[in-house]
Amino acid sequence: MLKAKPAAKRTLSMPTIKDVAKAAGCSTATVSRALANPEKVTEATRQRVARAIAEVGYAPNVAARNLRRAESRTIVTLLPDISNPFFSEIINGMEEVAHQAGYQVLIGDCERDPARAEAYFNLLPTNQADGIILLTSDIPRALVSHADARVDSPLVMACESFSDIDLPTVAIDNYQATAHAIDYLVSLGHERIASVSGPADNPICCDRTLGYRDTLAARGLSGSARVVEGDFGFRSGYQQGLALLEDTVARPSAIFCHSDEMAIGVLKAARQLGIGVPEALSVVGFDNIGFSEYCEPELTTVSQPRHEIGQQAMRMLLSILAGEGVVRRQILSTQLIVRKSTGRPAD
Amino acid sequence: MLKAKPAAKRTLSMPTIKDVAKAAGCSTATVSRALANPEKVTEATRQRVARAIAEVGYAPNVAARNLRRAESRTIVTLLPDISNPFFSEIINGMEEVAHQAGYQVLIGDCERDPARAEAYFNLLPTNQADGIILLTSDIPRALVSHADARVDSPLVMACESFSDIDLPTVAIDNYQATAHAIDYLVSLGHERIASVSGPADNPICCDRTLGYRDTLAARGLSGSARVVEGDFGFRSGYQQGLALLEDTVARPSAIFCHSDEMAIGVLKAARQLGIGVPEALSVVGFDNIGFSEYCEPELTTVSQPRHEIGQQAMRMLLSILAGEGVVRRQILSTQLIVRKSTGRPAD
DNA sequence: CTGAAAGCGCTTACAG
DNA sequence: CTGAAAGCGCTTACAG
Repeated sequence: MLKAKPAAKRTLSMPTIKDVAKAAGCSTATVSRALANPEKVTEATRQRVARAIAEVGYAPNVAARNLRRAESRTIVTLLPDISNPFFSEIINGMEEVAHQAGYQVLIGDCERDPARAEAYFNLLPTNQADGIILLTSDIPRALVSHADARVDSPLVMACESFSDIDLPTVAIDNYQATAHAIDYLVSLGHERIASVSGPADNPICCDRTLGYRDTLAARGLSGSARVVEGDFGFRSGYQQGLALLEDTVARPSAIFCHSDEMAIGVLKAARQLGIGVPEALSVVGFDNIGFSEYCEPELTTVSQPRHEIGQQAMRMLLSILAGEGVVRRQILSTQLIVRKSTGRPAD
Repeated sequence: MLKAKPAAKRTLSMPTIKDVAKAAGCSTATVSRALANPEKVTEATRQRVARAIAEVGYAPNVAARNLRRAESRTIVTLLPDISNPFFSEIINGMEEVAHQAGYQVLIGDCERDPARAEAYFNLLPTNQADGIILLTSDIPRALVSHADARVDSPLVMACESFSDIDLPTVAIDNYQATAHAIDYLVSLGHERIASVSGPADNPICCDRTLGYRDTLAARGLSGSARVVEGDFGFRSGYQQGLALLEDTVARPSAIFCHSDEMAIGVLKAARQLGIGVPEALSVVGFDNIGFSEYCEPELTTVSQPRHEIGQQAMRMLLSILAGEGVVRRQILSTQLIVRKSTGRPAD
């Protein structure tokens, strides 16, 4: 019976572990060990194998290795929208750690489509991915429910969280970060501070809104609290900004936004209405994206340690995969970056 | 001899094709065929297999399939910098086409590091990737030289190109697009038009600079041509903008930039120097990224059909992989989007 | 149309 | 320390 050969590939067939074994005068088992567990092999053998590998130009076939080891060395990160520059630095941090450990990261853009999220989750049971880092909570809960019960679920959340599912998480303290920003505005003299939040059902937005309300309350400013809802994008910030600023009877003197993009949208709305920033309106963003330094005026914003968030989330996931114990909750610190979009209110 | 079992995985062991075969009362070969070549199997068998699959909850093990078929169903796209929002829409286009054809796309952020690019290219011979789409030419040429000789190299360029290596390409006509933008500025009455280019050794920048120079020459404005070099980022646009605008003896009345980010940097420089846009300075960007509508003033820019570029590049690559003939060069059209950053020069 | 069997390229428990 | 051999889960040429 003839060998069932796969369709001819365009790559000339690569040398396999057999070729190396032949060239080194040993078995494939020894080659494999020399590669994976060098300490189990004599120095002399190791060197012969190394020479043979160089000689034949061998590179392991990863599909075969993965099949045998039942792992993929691939981590998927799920995010809501790849075009949001907020995520790129996080991804860089993740890739840095992953590559160093011999893992790849596959970026899964969910685009609020449950089917997409599900497709990416399906990579797990089919051994196409070893773990998932969630940068969004906007996925069907069925995908993650019960995951918290299994200590070794290869799932980590970064930035976001679920209200009722306790996954290992790397994040910032959204409540405190917001409280700090609002305190800053109050200390400047603002008494009418509105907020443009992200989706109201998003847990991090809930935390921020709570921090906002509590801080106003603590300062005796509850009565002026006003929260409108956006979707983190430019346009929604612009639209909600217009709505807020066209209200001439109770126009806010400061607006706190859950994203820089929305803050920049608010800036545009203010410009359009002839409201000067920061003289007549203070605006605070969230995330410190690159553009926040280049808009007019430069944006005061809450900066998250994005690179570090990515690194830590990946480290946490790799620890879980290695079966190591793990601190299930890491809170990294934020920083309020004061630029030109905030100032004392006009009298 | 005992079976050499891979380390216990955290996923309960998934049903395999054997389980389906048993449940359907047929051989694994038949199950495989029912999945891959349903027409080779009777309707009745197909239905029994379908039922069995549902019953046992089977999903094919992709690593095994890939090993056997000697393919990965993974396409890598190499880009210079994932944080540049210009690429996200292109990636969306690529993913759309890829997913539909059962392929994944792996995003390879090269960050100007030759080792990174090489690592991603190494996925090809090791069957971890079936093809590569290059969104950057900033990689070691050794990786792609000779690729043009092999008609079936699984390599496609998008947006960029190499001066001396003729790879299948999807791009825009950078020369024409630039000529059109410069013509527009000239028609407005500008006679001193400077340009902030991307890296001077980048072929697309060369094309744009040529389009810029030729157009000025055709309008008898050669003498005022002035090109400074940036790196596509905000900061370089800001710095070169300052340099250009601080030259009080020959200050340009218009600046054409090879990216929106640089144009936004120029806007900031102008603001800082108290130069009004568009009254005293017109600015044109390139790419039409999301921010370009939200900066002050809104940016006139050259829009590329990014989604379509991504789609076409992926289609081209998949055609090559399928061994189909392919149009090796596709030029998509651009559009000059006139917003608020351009106007007639002051007298 | 269907099945038995080989084989993709690795890894590893066992025996020596 | 090293080798022979089984096996990961598929696919496919061959025979019937």
